Amino acid sequence: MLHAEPIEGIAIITREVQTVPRRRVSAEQIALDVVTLIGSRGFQPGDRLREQELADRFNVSRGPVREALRILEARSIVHLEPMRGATITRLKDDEVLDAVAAAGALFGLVCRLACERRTNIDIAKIAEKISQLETLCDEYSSPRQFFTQTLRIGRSIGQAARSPRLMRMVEDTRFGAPDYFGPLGFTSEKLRQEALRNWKAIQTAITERDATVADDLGRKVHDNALAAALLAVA
Amino acid sequence: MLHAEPIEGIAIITREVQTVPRRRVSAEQIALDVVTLIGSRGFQPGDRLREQELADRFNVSRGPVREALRILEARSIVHLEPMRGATITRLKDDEVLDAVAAAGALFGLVCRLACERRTNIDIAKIAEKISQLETLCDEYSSPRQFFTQTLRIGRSIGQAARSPRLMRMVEDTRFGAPDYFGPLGFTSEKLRQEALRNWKAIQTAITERDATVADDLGRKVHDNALAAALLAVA
DNA sequence: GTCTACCATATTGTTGACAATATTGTTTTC
DNA sequence: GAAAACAATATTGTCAACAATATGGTAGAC
Repeated sequence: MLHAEPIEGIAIITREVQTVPRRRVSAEQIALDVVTLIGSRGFQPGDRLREQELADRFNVSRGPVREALRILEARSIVHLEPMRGATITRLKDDEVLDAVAAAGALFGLVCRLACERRTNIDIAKIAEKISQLETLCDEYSSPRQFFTQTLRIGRSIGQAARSPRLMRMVEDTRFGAPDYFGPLGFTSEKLRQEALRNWKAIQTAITERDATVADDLGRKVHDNALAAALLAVA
Repeated sequence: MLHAEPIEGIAIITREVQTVPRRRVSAEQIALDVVTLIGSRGFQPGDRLREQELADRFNVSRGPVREALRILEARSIVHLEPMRGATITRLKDDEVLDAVAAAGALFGLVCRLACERRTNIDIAKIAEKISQLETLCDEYSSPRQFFTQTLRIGRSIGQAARSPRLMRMVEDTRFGAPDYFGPLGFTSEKLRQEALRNWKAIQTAITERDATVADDLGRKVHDNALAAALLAVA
């Protein structure tokens, strides 16, 4: 199992956007904070998470902490065993492959739906994000910035697909395999150029409403990111 | 939104099978019971679930109930709003379409993986289940039995794919749109015959390790079931 | 009659205490 | 010295009470 760069830019989408933003319930805030800590390597996969420990750290009682752990379990971020507590999920390599494949299959579907449901405004937003990606391609750009920008593009396409539920599934699935979805697959200019080409192709397919091609390409960006990440650590 | 037959045969997979079965924690039992109640129409989509009410019904305190609601929220069975409680999810029609498409995309992937990872034993198990399906095809068989058997076939294929995580995603996603995954799509002998043909084709594809065909067919059984269900209520 | 402000009630959010179970260390036995 | 039985500790599961917030109804102003 690989462990490389801290995650960033992947947020837990707990519920739809409210017109009037409500006070965030502490369980969700705690879940978010734990994720952030994992991202910044404050917690490692395999670590045991003790309820009282978390409760002390976040200055709440164990109740909200237990709810937070349920939230994280649902996203496969932690693993709960009855009477034995929570550990941060450590996926086996083949489970990671499956997670990437699943994310790809779902994102392919998102791209397909985006073809049918996009408006011109959606196209403009996607195009804008991709042109920003272009400026992050050269040899002096950071893999991290590039990666973050690809996440933004993905979300724009998700918006065009008008299916926040599906997009949440994609992000949840990605989260199961963070190390393969970090900047690891974009460490060389060549890799970034190839990724850029793929994203541009997706943009074209969505613009032309070519659902089949968009579906294939949506899967391909995931496969490529995985392959590149695997090479990077080989 | 449609509401037809009670659900059956769809279980919540909360965790892997333990070698030594542990006492089930009450939160999970409660979640299971609520699902059963929804299935038997004791609760309807849109219904409000009050914590104290559930606590009284199941003879526990509100703590475990709250955890159960988090479990159900994670599977999109209930919808939680801060300070406003839980309601049983009522999907809009287009959300149902997306859920079906997502389940199809994921099950296509499961079929693809099954092609690569299957053993002869897996093939035998799948074949056995499909031959049982064949006996449920004639005009005197119940749509319900037929439907239940298709679920069993799906699980056999899931086993062959060696990815319980993925299979859980498929079942969770299906759960989001129960009314379209009930026996509604198998109400005529003609529909059952067509479904049987598809499952047989999947069996052949997996036997011959033809991943592309298996993927397509895995998606197709979902699309067909949806189309048939839509016609049934039109 | 309708709207608004207010109050009573209902419901969710949080807490600390206690019970049940698991884990760890120690002692005992061979 | 190794293994098993036991005791001490740590950790999770559950509960009941309290606090914070939302809901629904009533009274009063216009």
